[in-house]
Amino acid sequence: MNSYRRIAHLDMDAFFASVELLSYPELRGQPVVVGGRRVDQPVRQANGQRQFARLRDYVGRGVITTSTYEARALGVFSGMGLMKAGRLAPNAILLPANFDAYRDASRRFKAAVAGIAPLIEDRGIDEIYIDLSALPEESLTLARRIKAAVFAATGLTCSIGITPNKLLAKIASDLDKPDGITLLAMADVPQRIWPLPVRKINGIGPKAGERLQRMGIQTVGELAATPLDLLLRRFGSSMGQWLLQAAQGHDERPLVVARETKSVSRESTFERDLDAVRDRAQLSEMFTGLCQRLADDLQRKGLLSRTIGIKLRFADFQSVTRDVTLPQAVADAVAIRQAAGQCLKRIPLAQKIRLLGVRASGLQAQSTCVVVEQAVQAELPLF
DNA sequence: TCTGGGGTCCTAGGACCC
DNA sequence: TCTGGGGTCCTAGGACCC
Repeated sequence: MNSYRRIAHLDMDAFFASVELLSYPELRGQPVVVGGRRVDQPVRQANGQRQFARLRDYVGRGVITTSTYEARALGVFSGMGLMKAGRLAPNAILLPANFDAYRDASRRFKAAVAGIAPLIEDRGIDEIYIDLSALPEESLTLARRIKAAVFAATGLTCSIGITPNKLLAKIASDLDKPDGITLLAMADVPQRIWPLPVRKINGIGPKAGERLQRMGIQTVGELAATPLDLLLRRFGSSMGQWLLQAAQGHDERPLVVARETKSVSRESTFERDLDAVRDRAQLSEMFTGLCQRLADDLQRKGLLSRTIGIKLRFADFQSVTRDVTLPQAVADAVAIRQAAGQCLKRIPLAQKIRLLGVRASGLQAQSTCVVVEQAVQAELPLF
């Protein structure tokens, strides 16, 4: 059907860390990680040189958000606890995250790509899919043009994969990182994709990877050669079928060029685990603060929420959620705090608490709702 | 030495209605 | 007293992704 599709996946190289290197060029070539909540900004000394925090000095519960390729070579990767990373790479530079700068660079690279190919699916701050099917140029020419435009707009490099679908494009963009271009056709799947570990498939995470491993399936090729009925038995109808399709490189998902927000949330992990009784005042204050920030987010986005939920993570890392659907959609902090308080009462608090979060879903635009409310108040006909 | 914060999607059971 | 399916909404948990 879609045999003529040409889909690119573009992934910025070590995005947050690379943005930081634009500000601190003297760190180029060194192991640098970005992360942590209360990491000091670099300080300029009397001799004009900047003093940077080192990974070994970090104390707390933060994790690595991004690391440079030099840091990755020392075994420290995204998601790793900073304390653990500090033992592996004590002398690596630690920089605090600077999300405003990342969002700005993100907007600029996406605008640069849109100037060449406007059909874009946003996949977060540092990656996108691009539909190139309608463009006349060859793939290699396009990839070079896009990379040059991204670099001109941001000073940053990226890696691009161009293939017949999103699944393969995502894998391909990772095959020649950083600053790479990988073009793949369906005919290349056995040679280029099948030797890879199954975890390279977007959608096979730690759990599915583990289960496949226990079945003796390590590579994509081994998965592709697995009988369908076996996968159906182990993973169920939907997942089983998808696993086999994915392993064979098949994927007909269209690009999603516009999406509406389904939920908005705020959460916070405490510096130390808090006791529901002894630390009650502190918990209550943080709870109210989260509700206030959530209300601000909703207002800023022009949204109302009908379902308010909370999340707790206990000291043993078990999480529980509770939510409540209200008769009326809300966006103000007091109403959110009240609904969230109702949810909290339904959770037994036997353990110390590590994390507290508040979530709004069942979203609707404020504008339409305001119109309806005004009509109701004025006793006007709605239609 | 434990493991952030913001999301999406899927599953599954129960309530409730037709 | 016993018997349906189908559809939608609500809630809780879990996997996964960036």
